[in-house]
Amino acid sequence: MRKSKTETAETRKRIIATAAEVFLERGLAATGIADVMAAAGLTQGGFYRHFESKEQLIAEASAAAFDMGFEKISQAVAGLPPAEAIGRFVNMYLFQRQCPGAKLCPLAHLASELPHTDANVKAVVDIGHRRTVDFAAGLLQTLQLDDARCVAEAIVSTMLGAVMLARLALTETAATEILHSAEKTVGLIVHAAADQTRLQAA
Amino acid sequence: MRKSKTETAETRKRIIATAAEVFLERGLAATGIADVMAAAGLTQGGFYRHFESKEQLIAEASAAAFDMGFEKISQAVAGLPPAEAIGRFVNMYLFQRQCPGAKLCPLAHLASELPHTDANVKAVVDIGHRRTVDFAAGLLQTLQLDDARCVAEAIVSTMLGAVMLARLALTETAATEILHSAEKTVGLIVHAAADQTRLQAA
DNA sequence: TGTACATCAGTGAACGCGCGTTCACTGATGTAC
DNA sequence: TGTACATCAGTGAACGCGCGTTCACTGATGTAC
Repeated sequence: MRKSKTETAETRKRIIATAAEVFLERGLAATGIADVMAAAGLTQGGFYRHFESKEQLIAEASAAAFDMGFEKISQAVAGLPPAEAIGRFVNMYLFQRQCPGAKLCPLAHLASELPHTDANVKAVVDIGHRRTVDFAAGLLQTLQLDDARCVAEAIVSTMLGAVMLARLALTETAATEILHSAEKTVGLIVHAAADQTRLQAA
Repeated sequence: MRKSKTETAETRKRIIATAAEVFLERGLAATGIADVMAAAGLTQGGFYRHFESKEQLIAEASAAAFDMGFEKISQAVAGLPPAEAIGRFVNMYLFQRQCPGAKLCPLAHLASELPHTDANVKAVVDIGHRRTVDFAAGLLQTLQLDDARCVAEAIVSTMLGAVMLARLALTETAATEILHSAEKTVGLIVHAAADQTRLQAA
């Protein structure tokens, strides 16, 4: 049953994409190799033709999840004026659960499991986090903001915390309230930071 | 080797306190019953004299961790004027890693493992989260803030996200930067919200 | 208060299950001649 | 281009380990009389 090179490459990609979904949905420890392979329409035995270990798959799946998230956000934000772009970005990130298709950010779904993974996974996640902060900081800088990086970091923290708390909320109402509070407050932060910049310029 | 009732009660408390530490440190899935019992100076066999299951211990340990955290914060904040109290609260929460003794908040350490626990654990965590938001909202209300609850929710999200991201940061420098950005921005939020309240009153 | 018996906290070993990983095997693909 | 052989993707079963849970046992505590 040997497959052609292109088929093999496609299978590998499919496993990674499937893993990204399943890991974000059910968590790292709770998801077995067999689960991922079954979800990809394969049996567990074939896994080690493509990956050396579960940890390696986690690293690659995380990287892929970040990539897909950034692509979605970039597309949604493309062409928008900076102020609106920030709003759209924040809104998308916060309400990623309700978006059709997949989760946007591995950090928001796996954060407290990641300290127990190996160095490769941590490196991938660190890069993803930096990219997210950079993205936000880039948008803020076009608004002529001082402290763009500091504000961007705080906004990412807020969004991450809110998404995690919303996921834990017992009712949909409570979840939505948390997300709306975060969205509103991020708006407040951006305006306040802009005011402060203007103040210091004067 | 039967123990007296008081000894038994003390042992139970000791297991819970130990579990709170170990679970927050190493995570839920990665910590075994045997680990907790050994850390408490016991063998695993005795565990089921005190608890029905690992999940029950997780629930009780989480509740205990919240209680200890609130006690610490309450003590640290007692007698302070509200503005300073908020600052102290935020600072303590953000820099809980560096504090002597224990972690403050189960949410910040276990968040992404909690969706996979049973209903009891989720209920405990939900109560802990509410208490945290209530605490912040209470302080903000003494500042005469409109929207105290909304702002409080966002502040808690920000702190939670920042603590989790700091834990994942690869260097101590990066971790500290994330925490400082969060602290600074929470200050900004409080001031901005206060300004807005004044504005609307005028 | 003293005695006899039931209770039960804690021990150490074992059970059973799940999961990461390995392995023998199959048969289609790739390659060397 | 055709043929013979090596390669290797995927299968299904098995291995081995760790962990939650159970259990027989011990001996000190609690209790009934």
